[in-house]
Amino acid sequence: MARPPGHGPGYEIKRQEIIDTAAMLFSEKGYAATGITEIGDTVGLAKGALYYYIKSKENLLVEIQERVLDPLLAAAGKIQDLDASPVVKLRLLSEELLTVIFERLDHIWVYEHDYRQLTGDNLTRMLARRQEFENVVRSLLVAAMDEGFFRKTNPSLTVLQFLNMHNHTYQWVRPGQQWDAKFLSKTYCATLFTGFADGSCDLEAIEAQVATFQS
Amino acid sequence: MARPPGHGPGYEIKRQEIIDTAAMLFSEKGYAATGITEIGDTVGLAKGALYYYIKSKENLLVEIQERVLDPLLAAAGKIQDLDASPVVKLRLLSEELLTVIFERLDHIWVYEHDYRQLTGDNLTRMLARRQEFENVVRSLLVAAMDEGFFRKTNPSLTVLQFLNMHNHTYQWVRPGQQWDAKFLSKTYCATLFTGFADGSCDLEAIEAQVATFQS
DNA sequence: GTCTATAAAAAGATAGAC
DNA sequence: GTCTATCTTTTTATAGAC
Repeated sequence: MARPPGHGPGYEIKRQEIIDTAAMLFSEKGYAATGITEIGDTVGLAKGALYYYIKSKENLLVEIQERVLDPLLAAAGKIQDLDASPVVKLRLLSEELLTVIFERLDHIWVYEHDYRQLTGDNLTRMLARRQEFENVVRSLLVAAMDEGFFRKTNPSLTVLQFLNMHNHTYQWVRPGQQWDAKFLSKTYCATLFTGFADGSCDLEAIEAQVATFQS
Repeated sequence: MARPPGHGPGYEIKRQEIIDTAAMLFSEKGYAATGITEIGDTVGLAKGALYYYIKSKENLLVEIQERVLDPLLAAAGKIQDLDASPVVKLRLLSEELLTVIFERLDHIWVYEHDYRQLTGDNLTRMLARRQEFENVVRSLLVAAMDEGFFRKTNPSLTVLQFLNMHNHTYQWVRPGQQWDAKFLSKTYCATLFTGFADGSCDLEAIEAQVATFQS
């Protein structure tokens, strides 16, 4: 992030453009199958010039992961601090997650497929941040059980069902067609909340409260 | 499958062993990031000997995809022909899908991540077979709506929810620990069927019928 | 800031000795 | 049936001219 001293203001702009390009190519062909030369060609730079902007190929992968995790964890933190019921928070978190998936679909492909190619500290740090996000989901699901919205079931398995449903969306979704993040979130949560519910679940009341936080 | 004439009976056995090894390595490091030399080293053969058994690296990928799709489509065909309600069939198909995921976890990693690296006809054929499986799921979900088990909703989105829930399981499941395919299938279907249901959904009655087909 | 040239290693695949 | 040697291409990354 911090740009090395001695570079002009255009440096960081071009750097971000290179990461954009890398994310696009990695998502299409996979990280390992994409060459540095190909990134250079696409962005219009020879290899030598490219390395003026990037540290290494792996570093590009790190930055792509951060572009996914940064907004996700920021949103999770804000939602946790709201004065709302856990089901409303889950519905808001669901929509944020799907929004990130819609807005950075190519990044998500790389995020889901190539994170295991990170090495050493890069891998460790990234896995810890992923866990952080999962912990937020878990705490909200447990709160929903404690407050009687959901049946008491194994929290781990409930987290995984919630995440399965959302995190596989990147495989087939086409932003701009048919459905948007809000609609998918409403649909997923309707299915999940009813399935998790203890008796019945007033979906309309949840949506009404969600709207007050989004206006 | 058909072994070239002029080879002994050990030929096919070793060939299958090589595919096993490739699936393991591809699942750990990714298809593109795994070298032919590495496969040879792991299986105990030099490159020259390895190519005595395989046609090309891509061909290994094709065979791994087939090892997933063959049992999946065979099971789907059998289940479709059963004399049972669509929800029972869905529950049986769910368990078969999860069974394949449990039994061939390394294959599933490759199946989910690296299928896009297939080229030409290999890619076309494989995508068609995937579609075939999805069509079976869709027809069962539509039948469940028509017969009043589920609310009438967009069939495409219902298929995708069903598949999201199941197909993301490979990311975190550890066979032999905690849960097995049957338990996960019961849990997923309980959530999904209740969420999809038109009014209420007699989960116990479904499980009782499922048991009659599995004894 | 961008280029060409080059290094140094590794890739997939083949030929031919044994 | 397995090996070594080789071919050809490509890889990530650097050096140094402009």
